[in-house]
Amino acid sequence: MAITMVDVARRAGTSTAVVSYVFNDGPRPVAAHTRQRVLAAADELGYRPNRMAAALRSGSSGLIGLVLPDTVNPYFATLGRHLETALDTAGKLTVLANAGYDAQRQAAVLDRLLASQVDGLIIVSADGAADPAIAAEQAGTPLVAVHHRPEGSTAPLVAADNDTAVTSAVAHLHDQHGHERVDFLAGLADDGPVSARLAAWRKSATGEVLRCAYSREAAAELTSQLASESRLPRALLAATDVQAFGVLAAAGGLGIHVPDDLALISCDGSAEAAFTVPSLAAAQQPFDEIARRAVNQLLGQPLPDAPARARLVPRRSCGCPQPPLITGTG
Amino acid sequence: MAITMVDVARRAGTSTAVVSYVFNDGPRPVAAHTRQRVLAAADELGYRPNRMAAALRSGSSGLIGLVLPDTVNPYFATLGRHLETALDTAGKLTVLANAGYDAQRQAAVLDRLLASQVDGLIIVSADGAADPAIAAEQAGTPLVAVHHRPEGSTAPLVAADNDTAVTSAVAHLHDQHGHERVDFLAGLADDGPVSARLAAWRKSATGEVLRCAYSREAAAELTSQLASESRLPRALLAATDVQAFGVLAAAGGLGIHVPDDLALISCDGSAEAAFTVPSLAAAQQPFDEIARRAVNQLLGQPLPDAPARARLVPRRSCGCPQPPLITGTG
DNA sequence: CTGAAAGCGCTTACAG
DNA sequence: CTGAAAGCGCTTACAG
Repeated sequence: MAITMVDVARRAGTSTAVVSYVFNDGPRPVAAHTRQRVLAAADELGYRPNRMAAALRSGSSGLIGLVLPDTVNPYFATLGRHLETALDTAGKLTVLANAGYDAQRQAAVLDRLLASQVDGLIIVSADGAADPAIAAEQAGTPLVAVHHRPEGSTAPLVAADNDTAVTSAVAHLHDQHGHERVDFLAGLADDGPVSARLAAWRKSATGEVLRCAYSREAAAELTSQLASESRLPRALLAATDVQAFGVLAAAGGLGIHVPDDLALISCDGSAEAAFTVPSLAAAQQPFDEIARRAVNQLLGQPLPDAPARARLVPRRSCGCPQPPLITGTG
Repeated sequence: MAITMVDVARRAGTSTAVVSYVFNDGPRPVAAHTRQRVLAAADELGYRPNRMAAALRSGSSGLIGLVLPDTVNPYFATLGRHLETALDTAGKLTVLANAGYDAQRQAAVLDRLLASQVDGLIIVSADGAADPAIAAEQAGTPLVAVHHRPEGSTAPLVAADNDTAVTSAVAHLHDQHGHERVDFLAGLADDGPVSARLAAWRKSATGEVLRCAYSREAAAELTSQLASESRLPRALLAATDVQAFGVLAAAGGLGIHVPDDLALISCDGSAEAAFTVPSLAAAQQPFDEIARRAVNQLLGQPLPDAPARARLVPRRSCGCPQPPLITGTG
């Protein structure tokens, strides 16, 4: 029913091979006038090549699977957005699936993605999930892990810059604002990226480890509780933006003054950090570079020499003056 | 190179037709013991059906294209997340593309999606873009617009509940907090959903129309400017969450007290509204229901009787007491 | 520079 | 209940 190559070939008075050569710019040359005829015929007929038929024959679908825990989380949303842009630039379409931090869902989703013949897989893996590299390898599909890979996974990992993020934040709180002690707000368990952040913090700071789930709710609740026990830190490094947002929300509601009572920096740095009240200082991850590296790695293209570094963006929450709001944060 | 049906059929001592019947549960019945043999063979071989080969033959790829302006925007992120979930439930995979509010990009992306044989298209169209329904119809692919369709488009639209959102917010500010006058923060131009919100506001409130782009930056800048001219509204209804976030950020920086100096409600209601400082009252859109309706509409399934309504969630910014932070907002 | 034909991995009438 | 075979729309050796 749809217009196919055969229709175009017939109308152009040529073969389907030539039509293919024209639409793919190769692999054989086509005479200029033949090309014109083909293009004209295709245009008149409203021909649209069927990428999936091509995929069946050529082995490349142009589809990349992107598995994220939850795209509503601003960190993953930002990462996902940059990844999608990088894939688009590479001529790939992004098949997005939310795995919801759930090992089973993640496995199911990987299966469906593989069945759909994706050319590659980019995944921020849930913790405790089966190694996604295994399913991918069995299917012969390249895979790269971003931000996090499960314990023991052999997947190539494009990590966030956890070290610089933590080190620069601790140094800033110490050097600029005189905090001798900087506590660290980690997750309930030590998964990959946060344990890297925690390790970096242990090396560079003195203080206590606080723990709560990676959500605004959990961090708000923890903050309220600490406040009620008068055990609030004077300076706190939050492992993630959502936790920092929760701390700020609770502080705002309780009349805790940030930064005077509690100085705060996050290790993610999504764009929203610039617009909290007070604005949230953050070691901003190089999302753009992470995305580009992941895509290059996946497609077997050369990586830029050195990974980009996280960049500390001081704002009101650490004790610095409020920067102008119109600067944005990309 | 990959394991195919032929391999499975051979090992099970049967035909590829039967293997297909087994994996698709039809359309012909298969004897129980034959099914066992096929399943065993497939398992031993590590067979994974090729969905795209099936698509070529059957005409259904299992892929749905989702075109959004920008998934970093919390409103579209939330919408996208619910849409992806609804599609997943329907057994469809989501091919996500950010069109970046750009007509050209949107057209290009639609083209690539159509070439990839998506079974359907869900789009929050950029304004001023070519009617996406035209390309879709030409390709014989069903399309539904969500939240917004360009002027003159014939695409079926699943809209947000703009009326209730505005009406309930205005009524709340008036009845509960005594505001006779409620200004409205619209976009720079009157596009679909916001013009619907604006129209509802005109019918239910008295006040001034303020305008700025749909971004935190723009709203923060506008707020600063109004403050410097002492022209700040006493009560404001923001068309979108991002604008409301910008207003709150500017107010926080300038020491403008929300809600005492300026009461604020937004018409979107993404989850982050619960965690701003002060928390943002919002007419919360029924994201879940919008997503379900869009997917049902797309797949030709019956729609629930009546669309769900937006629900006003009072919080600190309108003048109500701060609700507990641990309730969440789904 | 161009064409005839095989084949990618499935599904689906059709015949038995 | 099962099998042989055509065909979905492409790409790609191969031959000319």
